[in-house]
Amino acid sequence: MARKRFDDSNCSVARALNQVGDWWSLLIVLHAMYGTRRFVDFQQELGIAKNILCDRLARLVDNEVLKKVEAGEHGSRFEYRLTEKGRDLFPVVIALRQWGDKWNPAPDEAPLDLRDRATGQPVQTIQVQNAMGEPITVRDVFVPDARIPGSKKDSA
Amino acid sequence: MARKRFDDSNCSVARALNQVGDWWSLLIVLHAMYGTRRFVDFQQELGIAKNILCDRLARLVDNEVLKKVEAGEHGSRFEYRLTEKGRDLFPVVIALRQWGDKWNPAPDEAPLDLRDRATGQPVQTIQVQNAMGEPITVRDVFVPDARIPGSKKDSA
DNA sequence: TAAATAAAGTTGCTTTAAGAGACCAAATTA
DNA sequence: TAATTTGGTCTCTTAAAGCAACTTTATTTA
Repeated sequence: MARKRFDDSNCSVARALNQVGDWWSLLIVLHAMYGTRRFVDFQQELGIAKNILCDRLARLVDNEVLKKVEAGEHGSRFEYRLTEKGRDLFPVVIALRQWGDKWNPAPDEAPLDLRDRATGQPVQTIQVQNAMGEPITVRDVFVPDARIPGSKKDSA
Repeated sequence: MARKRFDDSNCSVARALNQVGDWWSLLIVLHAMYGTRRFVDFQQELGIAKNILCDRLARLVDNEVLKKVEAGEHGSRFEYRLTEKGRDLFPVVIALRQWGDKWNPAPDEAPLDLRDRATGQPVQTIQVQNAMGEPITVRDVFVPDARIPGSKKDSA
């Protein structure tokens, strides 16, 4: 039925999920990061229905994750390009990718080897760090004034 | 229709989204990180229908993101607790939260102030780093052998 | 110049999942 | 023993996903 929306939620995670938290949106952003820009390419790479792709692209453009620009080659053509807001999803995508690689590795295939252009070295494992740059887990954090929406506790 | 599933995808992002990429799963994990453990609490905090919550909890348990443990108080009681795999979603949640705070700030409310227990200081902004610990963006990365599933290019 | 092709949608129909709310069973407490 | 609490299940309605066919505009190709 109708997926609930969280536009007005006071939780920024819920608001973020409202924009890119459905099945396709993040995959579209991912492929845009790979360099995909055209409607037909998204469609073929993702195997997504055209009407759904239309809808998702339009919503991503509405939310300023993508921008639609004319690219006058061949038939009527457009390109969908990441905005700064869209590129800023890079840590989210990388965190998801690393989680997937760690906990659900492909049985046959090695994880994607992402490297930094400047050093030629693999990208580091993404982690949450404290002010001193030390990695921390969910057990290390707390909310000062216990102002957690709908809950009373502070960590797991 | 049926939301497509990606169990067998050779893309680890797709596989990750298959486990936590629907509207509710990540929010459930988020609240579990806040300390929520019981069915009724999830239900009230999230405002989710009970049958959907049942389904999502069962799936998260199947995928070993949560574990269901008996906690014999009151009526028949269980607790849903994060596994290590579930706690490992911390960077994903934090990355999403920070993206939401940056690009869709709540008009009235300050972003959630997450702090590190050890230092009392706020948690750092999460970022992708190269081997030297320098922050990098999506434009700085490439895939050595151009082995990108379904695509030909390497970055946006 | 006409026909064929391609890109980007749109429309209609079918299937599936989400949501609301009623109902239910086991253990607890009063 | 009766009322509650917890954690579900069942049914029904509605909305969204998927498929396939059709449209439109522009661009090649014949």
